[in-house]
Amino acid sequence: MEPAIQPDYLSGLNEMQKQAVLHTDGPSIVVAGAGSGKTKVLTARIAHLLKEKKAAPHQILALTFTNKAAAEMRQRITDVVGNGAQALWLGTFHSVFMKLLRREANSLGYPAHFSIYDTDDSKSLIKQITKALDLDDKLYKPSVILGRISHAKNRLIQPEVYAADPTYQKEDAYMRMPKFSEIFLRYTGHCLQAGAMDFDDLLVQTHKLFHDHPTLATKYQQQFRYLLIDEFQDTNLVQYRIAKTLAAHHQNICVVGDDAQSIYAFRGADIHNILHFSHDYPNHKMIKLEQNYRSTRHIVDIANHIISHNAAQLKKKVWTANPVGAPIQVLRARSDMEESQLVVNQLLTETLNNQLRYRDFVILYRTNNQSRNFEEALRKQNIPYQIIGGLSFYQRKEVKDLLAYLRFVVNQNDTEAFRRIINFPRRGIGPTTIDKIFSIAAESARPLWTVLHDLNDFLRGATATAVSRFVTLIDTAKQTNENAYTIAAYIAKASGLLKELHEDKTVEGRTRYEHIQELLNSIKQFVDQPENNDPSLGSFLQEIALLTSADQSHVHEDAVTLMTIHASKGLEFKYVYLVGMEEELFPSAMMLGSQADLEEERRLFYVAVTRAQLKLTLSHALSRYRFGKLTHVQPSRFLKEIAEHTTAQRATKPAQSTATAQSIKKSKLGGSMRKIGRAAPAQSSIGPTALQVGHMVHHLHFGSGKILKVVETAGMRKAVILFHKFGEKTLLLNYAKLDILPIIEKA
DNA sequence: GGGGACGGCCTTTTT
DNA sequence: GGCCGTCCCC
Repeated sequence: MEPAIQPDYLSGLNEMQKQAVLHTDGPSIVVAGAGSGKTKVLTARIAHLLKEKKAAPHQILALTFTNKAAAEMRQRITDVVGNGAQALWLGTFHSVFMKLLRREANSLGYPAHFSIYDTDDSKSLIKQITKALDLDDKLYKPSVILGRISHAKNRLIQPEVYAADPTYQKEDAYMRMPKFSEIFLRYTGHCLQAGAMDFDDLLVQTHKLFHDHPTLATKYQQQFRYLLIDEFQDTNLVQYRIAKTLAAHHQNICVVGDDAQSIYAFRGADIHNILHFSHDYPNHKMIKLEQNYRSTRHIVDIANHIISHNAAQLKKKVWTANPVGAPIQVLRARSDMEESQLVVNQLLTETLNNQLRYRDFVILYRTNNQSRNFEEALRKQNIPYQIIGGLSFYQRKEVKDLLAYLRFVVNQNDTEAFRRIINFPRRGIGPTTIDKIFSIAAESARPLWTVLHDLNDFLRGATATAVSRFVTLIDTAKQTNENAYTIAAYIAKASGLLKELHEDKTVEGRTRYEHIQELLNSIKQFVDQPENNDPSLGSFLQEIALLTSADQSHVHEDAVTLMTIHASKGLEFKYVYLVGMEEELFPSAMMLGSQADLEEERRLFYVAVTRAQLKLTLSHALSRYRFGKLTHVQPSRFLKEIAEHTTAQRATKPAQSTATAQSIKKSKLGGSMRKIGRAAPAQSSIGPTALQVGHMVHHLHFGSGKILKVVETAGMRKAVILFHKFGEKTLLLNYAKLDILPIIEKA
């Protein structure tokens, strides 16, 4: 064709980005600073592989950490290459390997439609085990046990190996959990028997599959010609090993990550994987993406300063050609309640003055429970908002109840599903009976379902009838062989679940009833999808097992977003409010113990700050309700770290404070580079009278422009400004945040 | 076996 | 301040 013309997906890439896209063969590592166009590079790379016919879609494996990131990538690739993108192996680690395991489950002794245990199921199972072992659950807390199991699994330590290792035994004795390895063994055995995998199993079993069945490993090694891994700094050992195995044949593995944004050590992510990679692939090419396209210079600078406090980091210098932008602002409130009001009031003012949409704003916090005050404040002002995180639709009790029925219809070995539904809605089967059923199954080594069919051997009277009805209900559903929707609708009705909720006339009851209807609708939608060639119940359950609340469709077109910092990774917003900047909250009290933990918190701070495109506002309160008690709290050490830096850079001038009626203190931080213009009052960047016709100015949202006219009406000064990118706008000088640019305009 | 009252406990972040 | 588990009585 015409070699001189670049394909579309390459235009608009800088030199380094282009290199990352075009270096397709052999191992490579892309160190991508925040906002450096990482997703753009990944999608361009895949588009390039497809366009150049280096691989068919099903020969490319691309792994991300969230469904959202995967969906966005798939969409962008589709935009370039069309429907071919559908056949890509692209998704989260968990979902991709679930799909693979489903195909190969039989080799591992699992049914193809294995159940997936979520955290609640796992904890409930652990509780059963500690009870059976007659252990005190004050000492053996299910959540702690699960955490340890998960940690061991992610480091590929088998329970048998764990049990035989004196080092681990000592550790457990020290933690006053000498029986931990016994629990671990039983837990794993139980999952296998129940035909269930927990989240970690989706990775661990994949690893085991390739390890135990070299022919299968070879099959996939040959299939996947190109491997891409996003957010590589967040991979744990199992994930790395799987990736390494899959890349063994073709060696075309490209990992993209940023050590400064590693925030998942608590769930086993190992920043050393970056080092392992360099070691395992000595001939790799390293490409650094250091230009930030997302944020103002103030924001990029402050981010760099934050990370410079960490000892452990890869050298890289993130910079930007963007304008300086607004200073970083700090709001101080007397109480947590006041903090939320301050933030929401300022947010509202900013939407109005800068002609912004609500969706341009995000409120970020360290812990989910902080959302509460902000929700109230937003509701009071009638501002639409959406909360990401917290409880997802599929985690609601009533939804999980119906899903448990469906799980049990698919897999009668799923004991956790069974426990959940055997007496809900109440049908007169109490703990005594349930214990009896389980102990008979254990003694006679028969599957649960067989025992339940022989119930007349050990049950009499009303209880026997009740259990028998339950068995018939499941059998009927099982034998219909219908699609997911038909079975679900039958179960919802025949189990009495719908009736139970329908009779509850409280507001909550109505909502729960609606949720069940909503679930049924979504199953119907799933079944009716034209491209769906497996509308079975098992297929539906696996489809939804890995969805999180972040994957829900947005209710509002235009709403303020609230979420944890963790959930915000990979996203960007024009205005970011980072709230609760207090000691023991952020950094979290749990993370003050070690240098490594504290550095992870600081990286979290870095992630939060780098979400902002135009303006970053931090806030903290002096008192906060904790455990229902009012407590005094100290400003976060992170605030001090950046404050010191800014004063050092900004000569002698102390942080300026303006007491207002609400006793707000706003101090300006940031401003590391020589500022264009000069230090300005907190509210608007520059006094309105200083502006004159002919001045070049910079506006946060509209960019640079020239003042054409200054008019005064009703005591308000307005300016007509011709912006380079947005054309003519009339702005109120009292509010508009304008910086005067030097006359010789240069960005 | 079911339902209501009380007390302890908590709080990190998530696929 | 709220959830969950336990205890106690019907």
